Amino acid sequence: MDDAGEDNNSNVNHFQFNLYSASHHDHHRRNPISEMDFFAENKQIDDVHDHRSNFNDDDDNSHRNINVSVRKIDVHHQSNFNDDDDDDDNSHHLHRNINTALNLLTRTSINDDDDQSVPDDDDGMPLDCEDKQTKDKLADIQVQLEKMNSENQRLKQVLNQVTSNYNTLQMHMTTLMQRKQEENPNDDRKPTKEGGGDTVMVPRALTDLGLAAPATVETDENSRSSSEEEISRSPASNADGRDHREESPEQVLGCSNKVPKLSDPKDDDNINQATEATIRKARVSVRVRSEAPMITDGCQWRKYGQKMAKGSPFPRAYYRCTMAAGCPVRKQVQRCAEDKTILITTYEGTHNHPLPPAAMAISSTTSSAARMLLSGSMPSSDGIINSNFLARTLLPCSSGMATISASAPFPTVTLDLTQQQTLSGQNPALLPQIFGQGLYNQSKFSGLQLSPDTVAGALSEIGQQSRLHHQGPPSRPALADTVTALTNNPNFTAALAVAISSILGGSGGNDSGAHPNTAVNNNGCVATRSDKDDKSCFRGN
DNA sequence: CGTCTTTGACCAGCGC
DNA sequence: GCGCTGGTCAAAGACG
Repeated sequence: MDDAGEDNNSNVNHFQFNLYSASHHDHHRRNPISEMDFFAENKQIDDVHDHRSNFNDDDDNSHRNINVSVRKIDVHHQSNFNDDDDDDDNSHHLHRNINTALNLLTRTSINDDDDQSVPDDDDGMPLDCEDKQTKDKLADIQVQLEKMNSENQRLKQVLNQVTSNYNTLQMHMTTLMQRKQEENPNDDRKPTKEGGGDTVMVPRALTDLGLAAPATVETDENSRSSSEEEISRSPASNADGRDHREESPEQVLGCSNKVPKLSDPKDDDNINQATEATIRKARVSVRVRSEAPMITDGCQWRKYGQKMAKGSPFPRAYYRCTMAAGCPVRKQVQRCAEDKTILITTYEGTHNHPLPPAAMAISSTTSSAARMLLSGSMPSSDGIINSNFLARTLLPCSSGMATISASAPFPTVTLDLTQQQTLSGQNPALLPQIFGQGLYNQSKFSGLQLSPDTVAGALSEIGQQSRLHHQGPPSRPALADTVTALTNNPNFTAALAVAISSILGGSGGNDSGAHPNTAVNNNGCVATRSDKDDKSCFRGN
């Protein structure tokens, strides 16, 4: 609750934080359906829960709803006190809130049952007098309830206003950056080799390839089969036994580390290849605080290399997805040079095989980040654009941020989860839970299920932003159409649903069909022989 | 024996 | 052309 005091200006944040903190406990993920358990994590609600149990052991929905409503009142009641009282002692307020909630609950439950609500006359007070007092209390509570409801509406309006202002400012900022870029088109911007330097067209073309998982799989499958044909067609060896380097698998896969050159910009095939290459080379980097050698993402990885990266005392490890033959997904794992407790994992490519739920959580998030990047958030200026909106969309309750960089050879989205982990105090190795909770919290906080409409709303905002970003010709297909197509695609929403359900179901990262040689360490890391990694992978210099 | 990690070597791109 | 760097390969060894 210490963090709640960081923003004393927003009572709304108290509500958000309660939901936020309540969701970061493992034993609640084990019972995803029980909303009561979810709320019970909150200290205030523990008392309510226990109190309720005394009246009725039934866990029926009616009582649950009662408790939920009481909780909401409780929260806003707190806000009300904060408004009226200069004293900033939140714990004191909370205590008062607990009492109020209990009274409400008790009264509600008892009234629902029978007339036994009137306590026995143990202290010798006249029954009429007691009745009168009870009625007075009830009236007071009702008045307070009305006040709280009005306060609730007011806070909602404030929240909407703040959100609207934020979005307006952000769009304004992007517009200004766009203008600045147009005024200095040669400033810090090398034209890319895809032709003309209009990198916007590449992500535009990307969106035309389809954003849903099956389409992506198909794309990768095609590329994989073609690449395998290329590899099989190549001679087995040459003089030095490394003939495949004549046409390296990376090049065949379109996974060359560098943006492919186009000898003839008019060549559609080359353009398509470049587009596909850009798709695959779009990277999502995740920063997580973890002592583990590798974060748990539900996939199986095989280490194929390790290098000392320039400027870092820690080696960079290269992993390849081994869940399916020919899966083009690779990742790099490296510790942050500035803070060795931060583990930087960079994903590249799209899986060409079904993913376990735990892996789906990350994959859907990272791929969404990459697609958002490539489909419209490509910065118009070189350097890094801070896209808090992206972070808010992907990880709504994350206090971290997403950065988008196009200065690197490949566009990269960086999701910084270190701050979120600090807030949640969660096991940092369990990245799927972090991702899932982001989605989970969004659905809770918004009071909506994570429906396609919800996603569409969020992504449409991205679409508006990206249009402001690029302000392309009118003939350019609107990104909103793409967003609509995306959100209408059942596969996309299904992926999100799977990601959420995997988290709520507590599947964790160990259900990925462990390979016989796969070791699962205490952190749930699915890295093969991760115990060895502990000694060797990050031994530094 | 199969699978994986380790690690030195190779290759390509880039800057000077 | 040379050196640097990032990325990858593959032989050798380790492990169960």
